Amino acid sequence: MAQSLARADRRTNADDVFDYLHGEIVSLRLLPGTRISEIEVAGQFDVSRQPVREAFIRLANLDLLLVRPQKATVVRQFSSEKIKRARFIRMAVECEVLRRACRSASPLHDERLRKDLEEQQAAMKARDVERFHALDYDFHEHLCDAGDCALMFGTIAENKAAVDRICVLSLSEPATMEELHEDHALIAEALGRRDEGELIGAIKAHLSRLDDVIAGIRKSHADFFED
Amino acid sequence: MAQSLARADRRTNADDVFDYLHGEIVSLRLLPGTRISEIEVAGQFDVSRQPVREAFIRLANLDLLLVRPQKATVVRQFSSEKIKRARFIRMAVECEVLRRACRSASPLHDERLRKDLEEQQAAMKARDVERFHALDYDFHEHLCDAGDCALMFGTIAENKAAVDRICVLSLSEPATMEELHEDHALIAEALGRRDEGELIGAIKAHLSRLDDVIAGIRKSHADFFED
DNA sequence: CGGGCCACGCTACCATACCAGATTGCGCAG
DNA sequence: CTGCGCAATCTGGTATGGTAGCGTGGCCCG
Repeated sequence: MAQSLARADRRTNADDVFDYLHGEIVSLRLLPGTRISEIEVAGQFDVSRQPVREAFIRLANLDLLLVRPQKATVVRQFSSEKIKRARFIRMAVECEVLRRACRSASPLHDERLRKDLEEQQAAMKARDVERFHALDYDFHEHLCDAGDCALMFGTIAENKAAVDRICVLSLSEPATMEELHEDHALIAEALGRRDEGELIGAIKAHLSRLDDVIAGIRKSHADFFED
Repeated sequence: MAQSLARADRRTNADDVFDYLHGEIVSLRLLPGTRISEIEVAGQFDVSRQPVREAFIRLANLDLLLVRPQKATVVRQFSSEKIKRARFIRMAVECEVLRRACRSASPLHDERLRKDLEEQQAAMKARDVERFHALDYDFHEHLCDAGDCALMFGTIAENKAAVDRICVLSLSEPATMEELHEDHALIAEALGRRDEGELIGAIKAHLSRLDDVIAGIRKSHADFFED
């Protein structure tokens, strides 16, 4: 699930169509349930149906499109199960990473996290949500570094992103930057003391913040869900 | 990553080609590095190149094929990183499932696991490897049930399968049924006592059995790996 | 005899045309 | 007015032909 964008070698028309549609869908500019036709998209890009078709196939494999032969192709709805699975994996993996971090982290890692917190505070004061969001990912990446599990950050980011994108639908502000920063501070602090119990509690609390948000979206946008 | 085989609606030629190639690749009848051409496969199935192309795209999305525009398509090699990630996810998820099982399991679940162990013993005595293999999956599924995490079994099975398939390359017998059965017994026993510490130790030991096997394959079949 | 260049053949990519199933809406009959 | 049925039209699936990039082998030149 890696070579989605920017395939190693050459860049094809199909890649362009794929990237465009992928962006539209994950950003929710194309909403679940929207009908979408090969011919239509082919017209927009001034290419034949074939590359479009290829892009559709790839998107279908990512569960972003649902193509029904002889009927139509629609933007796929959310799946509560899929969301639950993504959150479970993220939680389980990050917990294990942190358990390891308690044993493998060095003062350099602690220092790195401390700097991250400062930067987060700066973005917070500047009300720069975009920046804070990026720093959020950085922080969790550095947690992986501390746990000597750099290669697991991809997994964490993937599942985090899948959940984050749904939360933009939330009516209420998901969680304030202040709350998230506070969570992060607790995590860094517990890790600094190498206190595994506290650390696991802190990360689970952090990841549980979205419980209510997601439940709310599930209700307020029931028509976007397939189950 | 679900609708691979048996897509909901209609069955197309592309589906046939996909299923066939998928089977050949995961069973290692088609070895990593093997060159494979649209025209060639199209000839075998007596269909045009287009459906074959579709199947290729889908297999490429599963990282089973590597299609290089204007060059050639080859069966993709293994990735040590991917294997590590799969094993980490499996370990992290199953540990979390078992931690929950310590709190949520009922005597019925314990009973179910006890029966599983008996069946495993039967298959063991009959030297029925095939059967034992299936029972292995059942056992882990019932662990998920005990942890009230039925929906996570798919994730565990997926990652377990990805690793198992590579292990058939092992020169030495991966692990005897006796060893695995013993592991399972320890897990069920620790769970029966709701002893979280012992339980986690048991499952980690169980999952670590493949460490040496995989390291061996990495060396003996270095040409099958891309990194 | 050896090295570089070129052309041929291979690949996957793309466009066009046609096919079959499914839907929809119009018209006709009751 | 209503309900049934057929046909036009839309969908994605398939076939085929042509194109462009890349590898390779042969040929020519040094």
